[in-house]
Amino acid sequence: MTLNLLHNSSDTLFEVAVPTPLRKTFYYLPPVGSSELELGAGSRVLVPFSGRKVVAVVISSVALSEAESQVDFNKLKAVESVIDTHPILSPMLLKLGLWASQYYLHPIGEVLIHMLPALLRKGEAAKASLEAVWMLTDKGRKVAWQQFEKKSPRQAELIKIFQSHGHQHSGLLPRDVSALGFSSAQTKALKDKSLIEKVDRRAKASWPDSCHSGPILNNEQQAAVDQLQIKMKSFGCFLLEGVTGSGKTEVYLRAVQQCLEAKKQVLILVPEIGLTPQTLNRFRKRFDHSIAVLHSGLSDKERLNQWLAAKNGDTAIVIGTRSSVFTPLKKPGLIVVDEEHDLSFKQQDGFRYHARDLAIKRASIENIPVILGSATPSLETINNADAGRYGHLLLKERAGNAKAPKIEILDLKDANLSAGVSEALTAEIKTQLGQGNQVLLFLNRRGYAPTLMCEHCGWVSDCDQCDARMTLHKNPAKLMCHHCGNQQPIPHQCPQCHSPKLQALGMGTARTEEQLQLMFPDYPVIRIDRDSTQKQDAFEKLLEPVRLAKPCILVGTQMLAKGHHFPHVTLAAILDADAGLFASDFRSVERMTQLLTQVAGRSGRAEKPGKVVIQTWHPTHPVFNALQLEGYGTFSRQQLIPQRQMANLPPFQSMALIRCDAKRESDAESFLNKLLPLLSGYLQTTGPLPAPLSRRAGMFRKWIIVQSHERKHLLATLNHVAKQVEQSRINKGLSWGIDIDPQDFS
DNA sequence: CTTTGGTGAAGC
DNA sequence: CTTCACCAAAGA
Repeated sequence: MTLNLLHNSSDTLFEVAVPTPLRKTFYYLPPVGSSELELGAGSRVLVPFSGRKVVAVVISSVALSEAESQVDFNKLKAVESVIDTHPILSPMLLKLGLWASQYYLHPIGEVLIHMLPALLRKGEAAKASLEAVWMLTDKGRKVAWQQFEKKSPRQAELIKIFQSHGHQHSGLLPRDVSALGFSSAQTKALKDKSLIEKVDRRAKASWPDSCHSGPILNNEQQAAVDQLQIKMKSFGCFLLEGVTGSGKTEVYLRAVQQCLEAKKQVLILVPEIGLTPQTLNRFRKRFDHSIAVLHSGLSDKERLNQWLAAKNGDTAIVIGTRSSVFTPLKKPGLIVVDEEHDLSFKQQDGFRYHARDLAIKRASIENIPVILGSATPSLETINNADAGRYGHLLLKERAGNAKAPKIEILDLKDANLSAGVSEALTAEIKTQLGQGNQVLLFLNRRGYAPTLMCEHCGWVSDCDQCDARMTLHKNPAKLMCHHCGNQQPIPHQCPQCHSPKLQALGMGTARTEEQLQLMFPDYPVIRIDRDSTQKQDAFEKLLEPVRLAKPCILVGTQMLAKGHHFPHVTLAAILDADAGLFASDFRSVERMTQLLTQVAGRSGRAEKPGKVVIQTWHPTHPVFNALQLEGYGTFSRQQLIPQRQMANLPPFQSMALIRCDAKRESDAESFLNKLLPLLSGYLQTTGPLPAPLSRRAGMFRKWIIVQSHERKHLLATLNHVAKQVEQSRINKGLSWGIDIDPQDFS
């Protein structure tokens, strides 16, 4: 027995996950002076580690004798202090974390710390802090703001905002009030008049017994709800496959309602840009329950409060993006993954988990149902549903009287383009606008033009950090690389031959907007992309005329294709459908079909019939024909899935990438080559290959594709590889990682 | 004889 | 990844 143990009479050790890239756990003695303390799994502790103190999570307690083979007792240190007296991660979430760590081959400590909100990672106490909001009092709700207009116009203004803004639900944070340009004195004046009061937002937890009733369901919706109803008490995975406009949300709402009536919480996962005020309002209107919305705009403190509220069961509904899958729930009852095919559910760096798959795993651990909803499900999910592994709820009809839009393929050859729009399409736009309708044009390329070129010598605006062109932007006027963020002023003459004849090559959304405005001066042209919607609320402001049903032209990137309903759009056009057609990614056809279907779904929602025009240089490509005749569901089942099977690709094989980035191309290559011998056996390997964008932000990017019929072989081998790399240290000076079930090959 | 920087090993 | 120990080269 060693010195350490003489000082510490306990016969228990704690197995602890420390946030470090090492793929192992560490053992610690109980904190000094509290040897008998029962330290629960899932609690945070502060431990000395590699010369500093870090926040770590207890995984289990083990008898000293059991750990004998694992640790050198001379090196054992004691837990510095205990942060949580009650586990911060429930046994279920801990189980999920352990599973994810093994499945995604990501270090356990980093996985567990990733599951916590930022403040808890830093060791902050798991206590909700007071979060005061200003709310109207009864008096304030009834008072007429006009009566203050003369004497104190600013106060009148503020009252007006309160009255139009929050109803009874959300108050205004002091931060919001000052952001709107009001002083604290003005706020105080209203308070002194007892028109507003400070309320602790946390105190608003509400669980009414009933929900507001919804519309009458059509037969398909009713059938879906009925099918779910009998399965709500235990684990089950359901695919809700419903064409755009078929009323998926209403089915979610019914399932949510059922869950809430059983006094259980609901977790709803949405894509990054899918969390629209529209969707949110539907939930708020239907349920008076407290809803936590976890979006990127929250401060660390707000996020922690929401997290704790969900954990304490004070929040009935949690809506959030990818990372919300880890939100603790006191009484979980249902998980919904909306737009389950969306790429944003897969984390693209570090801990590369897929939130949809973790949601399914979590549901099975918690023994609750999970609903995956989409108009265009991923092939993986379709395959699982068709194989009977998931329940399948199908909505084939559009709700109301809306009819499926007619799809027209337009050959770009000899089409006489202006603003990237063919003559035929221009005529169609004119007709629709003339009839008072709205038009949506989809172009998946933001900026003004994708390239700047010298007419004289052929110089093009290459990015010096990436294997890509720099995009021309006009507002602000810059050359920007969309891959690494590199920015440069626009040259007035060619940097190579000094000719002043520089030409913008190709069309981006900004240029299309500019030229369309010239072609249709009488109608507003509204551009929706990452650049035009950067500011808070910009999106809703831009869309205001669209909601008012005025004839207008919408130009935008995929932001337009997702989540938003445009009931007055009668024509949706894809200006350049070819971009995704011949990409190297084996999922590119699936992706493009999904995108085209989603864009098409924006058109013809209400009573007006919709029309879809697809401009392409390859009108004979089978994708288009299939879309016209069959639609996404049939096309993917009859063509895409069989193709995957024949080509031995996911979902028929498990796939992983071993990635490596390095300053020198040869370093990345030789690192990966060293791994190849470890990958023999049941696996099939391809590479090392350069990634499609082989140089990005100054780094050369290479990978090996690894495939196997048996997932367990893939995981076992890659686990071995990871261990070897860790021990051998051949990874020094370069960054590498394993991506299980890779989604995006770029 | 100290300072600095680079390298390698370990982390409980 | 972070820290630490160690050693060699550079500086005073």
